[in-house]
Amino acid sequence: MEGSSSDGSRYGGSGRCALVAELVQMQGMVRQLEAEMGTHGGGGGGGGGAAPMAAGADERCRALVSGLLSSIDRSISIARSCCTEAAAAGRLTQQAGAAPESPPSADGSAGSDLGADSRCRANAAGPCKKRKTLPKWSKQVKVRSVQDVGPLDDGFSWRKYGQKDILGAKYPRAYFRCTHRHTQGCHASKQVQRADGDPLLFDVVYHGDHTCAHGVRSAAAAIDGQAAASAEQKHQPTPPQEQNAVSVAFTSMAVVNASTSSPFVSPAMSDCQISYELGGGSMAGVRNVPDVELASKTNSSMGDDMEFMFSLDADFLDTYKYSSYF
DNA sequence: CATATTTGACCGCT
DNA sequence: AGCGGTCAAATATG
Repeated sequence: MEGSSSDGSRYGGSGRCALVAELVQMQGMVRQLEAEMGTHGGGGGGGGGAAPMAAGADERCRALVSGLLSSIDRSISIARSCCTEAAAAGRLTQQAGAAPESPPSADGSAGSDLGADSRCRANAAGPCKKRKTLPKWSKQVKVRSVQDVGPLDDGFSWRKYGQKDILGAKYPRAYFRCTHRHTQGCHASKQVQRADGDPLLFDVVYHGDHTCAHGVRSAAAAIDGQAAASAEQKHQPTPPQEQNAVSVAFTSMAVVNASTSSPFVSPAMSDCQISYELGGGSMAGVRNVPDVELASKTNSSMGDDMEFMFSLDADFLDTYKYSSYF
């Protein structure tokens, strides 16, 4: 209760306006990209020095860019409208971000971090007794996969270190930390829990950021990491092939509240097409599958800052990096 | 044998 | 006291 009110104030107008600014900037960049690619008019002009791209890849790029543009458009209008109703945003966060019938996970995990942070500050005079897990930020992501093989790999390798039955939740919550925690001191962790209402829907809450090199790079290796939240799939291992064939659609709804994010990296999915959308709307055609809904929620000490980082480089068809912080 | 997962116990907080 | 999060021994897997 108290937690939510403090969250609300943190997401005040300024953060949201920053969001609009960021989105506008993003829009400009994508338009620039579009121009570079000569998206319009039979493409003569544009691609000047651009490296020659396979025809198919070029097509996909154009589709992706136009999808991005329309999504950004919608995101901007949503963010703008939210500027005017800052007060209600906090509550909207809960509704839009969390599964309709899974309040416990949303509140519980995110709230505990806030609590830890504030507690430690309150005790600034003395040493903080809380365990040294102080993430910079966290995200809540909903992952939906039509295949009942568990949530999609997010490109990182995770090691499960615990599982808990959560009060009021049908399914247990699984705790993961980065495999490279000890070798590289990467303190990223995540919690995965099936939504009460829909067993195919997972609540994934990320804590901390990856400082390990493996996370993004070794995408192939990350396929192993898909043990994530496979608490119940232990006995039915997923063949990597299936992963490769999977395409995902990202639908980020959190924009309604503040912003959205998720370090989803589609590893080794050279053929897949990822579409994402801010503000929860429709989605572009995806090849195979699943339907991934991302809802990000925050609570961090960086509440006001948020950045979107799109990595669209030469081989972005192979690896989409989509991450943001706030 | 090395690495990952499971699971009961423990810890800190409310 | 109860809860969520983490630890670590036992176990499973390759």
